[in-house]
Amino acid sequence: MSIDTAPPTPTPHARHDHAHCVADALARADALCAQRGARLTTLRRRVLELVWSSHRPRGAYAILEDLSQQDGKSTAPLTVYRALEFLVEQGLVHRIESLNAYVGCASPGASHSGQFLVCEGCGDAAEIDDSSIRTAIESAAIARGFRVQRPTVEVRGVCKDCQEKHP
Amino acid sequence: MSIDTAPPTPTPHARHDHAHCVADALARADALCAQRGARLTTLRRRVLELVWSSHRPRGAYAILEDLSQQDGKSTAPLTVYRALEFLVEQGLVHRIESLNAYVGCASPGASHSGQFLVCEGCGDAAEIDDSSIRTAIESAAIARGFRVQRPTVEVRGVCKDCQEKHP
DNA sequence: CTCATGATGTTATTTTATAACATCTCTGCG
DNA sequence: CGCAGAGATGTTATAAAATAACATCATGAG
Repeated sequence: MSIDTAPPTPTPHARHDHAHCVADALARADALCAQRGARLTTLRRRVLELVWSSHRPRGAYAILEDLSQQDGKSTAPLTVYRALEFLVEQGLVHRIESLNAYVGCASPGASHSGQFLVCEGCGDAAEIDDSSIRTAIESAAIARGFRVQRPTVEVRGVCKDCQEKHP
Repeated sequence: MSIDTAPPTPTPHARHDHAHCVADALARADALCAQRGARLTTLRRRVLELVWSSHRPRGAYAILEDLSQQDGKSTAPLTVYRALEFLVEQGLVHRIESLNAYVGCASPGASHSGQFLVCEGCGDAAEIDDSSIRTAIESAAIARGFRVQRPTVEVRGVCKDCQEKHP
């Protein structure tokens, strides 16, 4: 499966008001950062918006291209990586390890157990926060004397919509 | 956390006969491949052995260096990547997504749900096959109409031995 | 206003992975 | 055996992802 490098159109099968979705995410980010005294600068906010351009995880270099295109001049990779680092630290964005790509966090400020259903069809990464999974991982770890710091769950498969499209 | 690029010494805290561990893995690989008619060539077998040099996931380029050093001449990355691809396909090796590294499979031929406890201390990746985790993921997916193809679970934390060392 | 801290810019480099094509080497079959 | 063809490996080049080191800029506390 390849990472989305296509223009940042919202997910085809997304039957939702994506503009609202993004606006919401940005508003929550503003609120959270204000509350924490974290600096959601113009650049960081722009990168966050670009990450949210769809529900498909986007690679750092795809975001870089968007940024460069918007500005009409080329930007350095570090610029993007630093912004992403900040956003991940603040829990506003998740990194999908198996894709080397980034996706907006569905509920920043909340749990962050980092569970994703990644569709091979449309590329969407649906974030879930399933307590049974969290508990099962914790229990399995405890049974082995392992102290959990950061659980990562990335499930590849096919989402409902894509199954219906290719029956 | 950094990937192991150090010489392939067995894990410090591993209180087991690692030579036996490796010999076992190779023997099982031989048997499995013979049974399947898959060609475990000299190169592939050497790469498998190098992956098994410790229980720490090793990067492709680390393996490449070992290989080059053994032969006294430099080898191309593709050589290693192709061998790894084969080994992963055969389920003899797992790729740890969050580390871009590879580790020997504890029980080839069996389940392969791909669950790992990765220690930040020693770098070891312990493979587990916990049915509660598997079930919980499957249930969560079904509840969302998502068809699971390949679940990936990589839990960062601190293993028992490392906790005892740094109390 | 000033200064210290944190953010961004710039250039270069490292690390990880793949593409395209040539050559070799087994393995089955005549 | 010896040959054909598939699969494995070699070779060269390049793409993709990430970081290092250092300079400059901006912002907010005092």
